[in-house]
Amino acid sequence: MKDIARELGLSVVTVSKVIRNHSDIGEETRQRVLKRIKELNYQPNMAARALVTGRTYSAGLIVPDLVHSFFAEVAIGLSDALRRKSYSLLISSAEGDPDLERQEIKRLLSRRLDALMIASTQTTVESFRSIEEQKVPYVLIDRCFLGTPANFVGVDDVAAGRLATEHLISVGCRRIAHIRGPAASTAVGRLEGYVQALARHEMSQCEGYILAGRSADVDSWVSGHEAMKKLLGLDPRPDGVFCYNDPIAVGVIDAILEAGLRIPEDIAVIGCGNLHFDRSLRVPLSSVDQQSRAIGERAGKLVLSLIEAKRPAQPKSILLEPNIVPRESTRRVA
Amino acid sequence: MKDIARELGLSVVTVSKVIRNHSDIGEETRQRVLKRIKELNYQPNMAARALVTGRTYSAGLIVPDLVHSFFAEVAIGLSDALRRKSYSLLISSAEGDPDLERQEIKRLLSRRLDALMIASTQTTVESFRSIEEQKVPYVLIDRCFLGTPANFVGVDDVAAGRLATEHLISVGCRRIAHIRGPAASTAVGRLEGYVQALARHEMSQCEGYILAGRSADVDSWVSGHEAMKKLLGLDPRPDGVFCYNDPIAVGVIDAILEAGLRIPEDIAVIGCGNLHFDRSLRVPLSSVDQQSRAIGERAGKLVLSLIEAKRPAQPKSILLEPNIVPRESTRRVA
DNA sequence: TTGAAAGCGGTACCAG
DNA sequence: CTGGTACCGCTTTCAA
Repeated sequence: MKDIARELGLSVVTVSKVIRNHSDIGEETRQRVLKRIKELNYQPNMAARALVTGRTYSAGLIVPDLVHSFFAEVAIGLSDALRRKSYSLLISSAEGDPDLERQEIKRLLSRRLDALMIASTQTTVESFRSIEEQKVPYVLIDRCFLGTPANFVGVDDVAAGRLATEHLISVGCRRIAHIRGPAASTAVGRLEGYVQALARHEMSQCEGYILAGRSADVDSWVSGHEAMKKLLGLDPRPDGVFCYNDPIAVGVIDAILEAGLRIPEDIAVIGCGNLHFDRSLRVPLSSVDQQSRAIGERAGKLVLSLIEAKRPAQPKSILLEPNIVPRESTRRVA
Repeated sequence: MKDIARELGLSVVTVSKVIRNHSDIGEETRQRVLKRIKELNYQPNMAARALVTGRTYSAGLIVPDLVHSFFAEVAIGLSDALRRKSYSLLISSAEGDPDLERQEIKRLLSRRLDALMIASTQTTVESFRSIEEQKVPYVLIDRCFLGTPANFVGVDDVAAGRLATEHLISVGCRRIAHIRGPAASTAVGRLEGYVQALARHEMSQCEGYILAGRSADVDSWVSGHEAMKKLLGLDPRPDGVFCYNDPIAVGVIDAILEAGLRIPEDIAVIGCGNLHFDRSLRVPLSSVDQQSRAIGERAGKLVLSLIEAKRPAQPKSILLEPNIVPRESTRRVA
C-alpha cells in the first residue's frame, strides 16, 4: 500500500480510502489507484486491518462431528451466507469430546473472531461464560440450553419427536421403542416428543423401550446396532423404532435384518436428519427432515446481524419446523 | 499485556517473553507473570502477533464439496494434525465450481494464511500462480496437475482404477464399464487404471462402455443414475461397472435395481472412496479405500514442515496405496 | 479532496 | 536477565 502511494505520489491514507471506497476521493485519483491495485494484484492485509478495527471478518464454527453430514450441510449453508459478506469460516470438529470442545472455544476466542457458532456437546453452560466475558457474539446451533438466554437456531425437536412417533403410529405400530441420543437438548426434546405422542394416543410405554446409544455423536452405527440387539431380546418385541438420528437408524436396520426380521413388516424404523443417503439404504429410511442447510443459512444471517449491531441485542431463538419424509422403512404395515 | 506489565512493574517486552517462554527470564518473574495471566484469563491477540511475525497460525482448506464425506474426513484428519501445533483451519466448500474456487483462493490469500490446501476442480494451473507469487506454501490434495511441480498428497489413482477393475475381473465379470469422473487427475488416473487392467487381461473394451457423469463433484447420485440408464440400453449390456466414486455407485445401484436386475448376479458394481455408509446400502457396496483420514494427516504434517522450513523445499509428492474392500455388490458371480 | 500523525497489540533487536 | 525503541500494515482523527 505504501508502495502504491509512493508510486502515485499520494499518501497511504488516500489509497486506504479508495480501497474502502470512501466517498471523499476525487474520481480521477480513485481510478488511478484502482488501476494500480489491479496491476499489482494487491490484497489488503487483513491482520493489520483487524488490529486497528477490531474486526477480523471471520467467524468460527464448532461441531461435534464434521463427517456427520448434518453438520457438513449446516457448515455449507453457513459458509454460503457468510461468504456473501466476505466473511470466512473457521471450522473445528470436536469429535464429540466436551473437553476438546472447550479447548477449541478457547483457541477460537484467542483469534478474536467476530462471532462463534457452536453445536455443543457440553452438559453445562460453563464454557459459554468465557465467550460472554469476551463479548463475542455467539449462536448455538442445533442444541440449546434451557434456561440460558442465548441465540439459537435449530429445529423444534419436540415436534420432530412427536411427528416421527405419530408417523409410526399412523402406519400401524403399536409398540414403539425409542433409541435416544446424547445428553443434549436435541435428544431430550425428541424423547419428549415421543412421550407426548404416545400419551396423546393413549399408548402404553413398555418396560425398557427407551434406551440410549453409548456414544451417539460418533460411532452412531455401533450405538444403534447394539441398542437394537437389546430391543430384539425384549418381550414383547417392539414393532416400531424411532431413532435419535439417521446413522443410528442405519445400525438399527442392519441389526434387524441380521436377526432375520423384515422392515417394515415386522419392525418399522424411522430416523431423524434426512441424510442424503437415506433413500439408497438397504431399506430406504423414513426420516424427519431437519432442514440442515436452512439452519446454516439462518444462523449465518443471525450472526451477521449480531456483528453489525452495536448494542448487544436480546437473544433470539429461531426454531424451524421439521417434517416427515416417509420411505420404505415405514411403509404402511397393517 | 500492557496492563499486566504495569501492574507488575515490568516492561511489556518481559511479559511478551514469558508468554512465548523465552529462555532468558528469571524464574520468579516468570511465575509472577504467569500467575497474573491465568487470573486475567489473558489471551494474546493473534492479529497483532501475525502483523509483526507474518505468521497467522492458520491454514486454509478448499474442497469441492464438504458434504461428500471423503472431504469431510480429509478435513478432520487435517485439522487434527494442525491442532496439535495449535494451528486453526479455515475451510471453504467451493461447491464444485471452479470460479468460486478461484475466488476463495483469493479470499484466503488475502488473509495471509500460513499455508493453503486445495482439492481443486480447476482445469488449468492458472490459479496456483497467484499462490506462488505470494510465496504461500500450498499442498494439492487428492487431485494433482501433471507437469506442475507442486506438493501433493493423495492416493495412487491409477492403482485404484486397476485394483477395482481387476477385482471385477476376478469375480467373473467379462464386460466391464466405467463411469468416469470430472476433469481432474483422479478421474484420469482411475480411467487409466481401468484401461490398463483390461489390457493386461486382454479384455476388449466395448463401444460406449466409458462414460462421464454430468457433474460428478456434486449431484453424484444423479450422474450415476443417468449414466447407468444409458449403459443398460447398450447391447451387449455390461456385467460389471467401476464407478469413479461411491455416490455415483449408489445412483448406479439404484438404477440397476429399478430396471429389475440383480446385483451382483446380473451386474457387479464397485465404487471408490469406501465411505462409511457403503456397508449399509441397499446392496452393500464394494469399494476402493482411499484412506481419507490418512490423506488429511499426511497433508497436515507436510504443510507444517513446509511452514517451518525457511527455504522453499523441493515439492514433495505423497502417494498412498489404495486397497479393495469387497462387499456384496461384487460377491463372486460365476 | 487530501494527508500528517498517532496508534491498534504485539515482537525484534540490541543496549544496559 | 531486563527493557527502550522501532516498526509490522493499516485505519482514525483532524487539520490543511
